[in-house]
Amino acid sequence: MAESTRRGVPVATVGRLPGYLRALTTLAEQGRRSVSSDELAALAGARSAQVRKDLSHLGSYGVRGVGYDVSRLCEQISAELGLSEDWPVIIVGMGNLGRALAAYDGLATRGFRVVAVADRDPDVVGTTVEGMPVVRLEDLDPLATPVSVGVITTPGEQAQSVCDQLVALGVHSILTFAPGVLTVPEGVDVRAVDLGTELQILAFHQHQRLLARAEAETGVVS
Amino acid sequence: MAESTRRGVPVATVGRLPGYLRALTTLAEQGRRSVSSDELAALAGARSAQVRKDLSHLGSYGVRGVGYDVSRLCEQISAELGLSEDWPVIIVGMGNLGRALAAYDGLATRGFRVVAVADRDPDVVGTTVEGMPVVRLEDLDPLATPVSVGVITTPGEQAQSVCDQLVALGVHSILTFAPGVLTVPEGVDVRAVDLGTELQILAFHQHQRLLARAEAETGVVS
DNA sequence: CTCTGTGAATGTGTTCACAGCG
DNA sequence: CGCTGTGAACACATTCACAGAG
Repeated sequence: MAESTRRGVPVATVGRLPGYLRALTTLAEQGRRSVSSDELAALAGARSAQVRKDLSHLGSYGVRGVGYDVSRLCEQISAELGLSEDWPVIIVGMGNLGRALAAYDGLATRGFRVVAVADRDPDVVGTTVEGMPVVRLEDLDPLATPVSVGVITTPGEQAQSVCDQLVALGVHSILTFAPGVLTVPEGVDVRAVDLGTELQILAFHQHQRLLARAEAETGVVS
Repeated sequence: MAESTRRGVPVATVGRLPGYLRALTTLAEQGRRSVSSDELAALAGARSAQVRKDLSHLGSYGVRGVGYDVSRLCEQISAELGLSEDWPVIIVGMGNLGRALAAYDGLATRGFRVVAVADRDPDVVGTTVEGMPVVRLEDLDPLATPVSVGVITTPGEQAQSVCDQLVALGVHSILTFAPGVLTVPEGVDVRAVDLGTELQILAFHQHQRLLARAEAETGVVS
């Protein structure tokens, strides 16, 4: 971790930029011209000081006494996130989760385009999902269909081998929904989303609340 | 943020405990008795010093010169995460994503049980998913079917109203896959997983790599 | 007088490096 | 010896508070 991110945008800030961008897009659709850090903070679930500091990292110009120009800021953030080019995405694993993601319109509207879907089940290969033919990953021609982002929605056991194949295809960004750690060469970026992990974190907090309440009732705490 | 977590377990540590637990479960299945911080770190994608510090927060006893007792540590972590009790989960939104989660066996094996599935589409209500009847959220009787964790897989526009209904049902932990910020009363915990956000973060890093390479080639950097 | 931009202060998380137990 | 547990050092992130632009 602790990547330098070239022109010094902190990773924590990067993690919030998509949220700001979403809020700004909504505002733009409503025809709003400018927005204050306070308002943007409320929309994105952050504090105003944080918004200002985050935006200051991209050297963005707000106007003192007024706020930020909505469309200008949209462009700034999009540029910073690299959303001007649009990224070809492949989804591997055509179970319910893979199909859900293939159909998700939040992708197209945010600079991503699903260009291929793959599975290894012979009964599924050859059918179409969202108008795209399901192929075997082995059969994909990286020259005919270049991909730069891979999404893995297969069961956990297959994840590492799928990952290796994606890397061989030239994918440098991988999003996996399979539990477990993926090993990748230098220069390949992996993000993992795991339902189990998320729920366990929620369970922890709820568990703590229950313990705290029990303690309060038995009068253990001051 | 910056919750105190009662007996001082840092939030960052909590976020890694599920990963350790998964690794330990695998080890236990392989019949392994003990494990070193180095090995556990490798399996969970962390550094050994981090593992040791994290585990020290739960006051766990390792054995110097040997390592940690696998089954003992599993219990410690499970207890800390509150996985001894098992949490009743409701999934709202029976699209592909909701169905995928309802079918996901990673839940049952980790202390969660899906006790109800809901949707608002009259064509879907009354059908069964994974052996459970799909109900309307309004029709759910919280006394007959208590739920403590809610998972929202509806489109974004419905997310806030679903969220409000879940809170009214007594749910204190919510996991949402809808983009956007959910407003909840004090004491309710929300975690959001958004595909778009994750992909945008990946795009940022890949974009940076490309910029860095371009810079290197034009010889701008020292 | 409002709202940005930012140094300075504070808080949190990670890594180092080593004392000390088995 | 090997490996844990942990203070101390460092790195990173958030929040405060205010100077200064419009």
